[in-house]
Amino acid sequence: MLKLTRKVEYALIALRHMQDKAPELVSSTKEIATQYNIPLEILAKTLQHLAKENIIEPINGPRGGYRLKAKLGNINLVEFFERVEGPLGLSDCFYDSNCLQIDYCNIRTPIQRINANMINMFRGMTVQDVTS
Amino acid sequence: MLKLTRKVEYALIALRHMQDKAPELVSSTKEIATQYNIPLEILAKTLQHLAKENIIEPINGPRGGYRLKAKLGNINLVEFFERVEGPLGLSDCFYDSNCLQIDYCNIRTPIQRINANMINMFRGMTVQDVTS
DNA sequence: ATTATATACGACAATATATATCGGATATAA
DNA sequence: TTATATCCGATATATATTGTCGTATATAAT
Repeated sequence: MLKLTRKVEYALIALRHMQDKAPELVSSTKEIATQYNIPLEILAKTLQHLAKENIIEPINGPRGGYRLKAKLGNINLVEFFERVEGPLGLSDCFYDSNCLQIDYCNIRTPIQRINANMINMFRGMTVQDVTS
Repeated sequence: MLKLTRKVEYALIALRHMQDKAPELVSSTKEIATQYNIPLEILAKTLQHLAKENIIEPINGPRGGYRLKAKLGNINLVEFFERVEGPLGLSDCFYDSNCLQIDYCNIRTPIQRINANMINMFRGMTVQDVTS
């Protein structure tokens, strides 16, 4: 409950790794996977995803890899989580009404308040806060 | 990612249901399960768990059920989540070192900061805030 | 005492989600 | 031409969550 996914963690590890280098240098999937002991194929997909989101820029071919494209200080954590994992919410019922309790639920409104608090908290931090 | 479990949600629904009654009245598992469309056996276990945690008091036999035992305003949400679901944390590595990245991880400290923010936020709310 | 109705609880099954792997494609520097 | 990298759909595995079953125990009402 209330956990981040590996995908998000791998993404953050990779972004921090890139941020620690001079901006023009590239980091390959293999390099990052080896250094942090991350399964290569999973990391590969994660980085491809970040590239599609224009957060990193892919460089094809040998000596290729990725380098940062977006300003990490401009991406707050809600935006980041949603771009990596989709809609954010303590319960699915905030963006998907497919819940057996939804018609009778007596805690929907209060949970929504807590949810708003959580969202606000994450919105107050940027990816850069994690990668610095 | 970052979801509450059904167990927690069912527990909160049940607690709010009890709170809406006069304190001496009991609520049976069947009554709550029916009213909120919750699977009976799951709710039964959840309520047994809350009873073991001394949050509600069981009344055996026919016409039995449960009624509130603890003051819901005295239980903050971190305590509640942990009593229902166990240790809380954005990543397992804060209470379990069984992680392949742990020796190389470059985001452990920043994630811990975010985690602390989240914990503080939940600690600032009580169960009563959800059941009122 | 007997019966009906309630909680207690371990073991198990099903489902959903997260995590990881495989196979084969395309791009490009050397 | 070759080696090394990204790209990407399909599939497999593992884990966690959610739900079910069977049986025992407690007790109020008759």
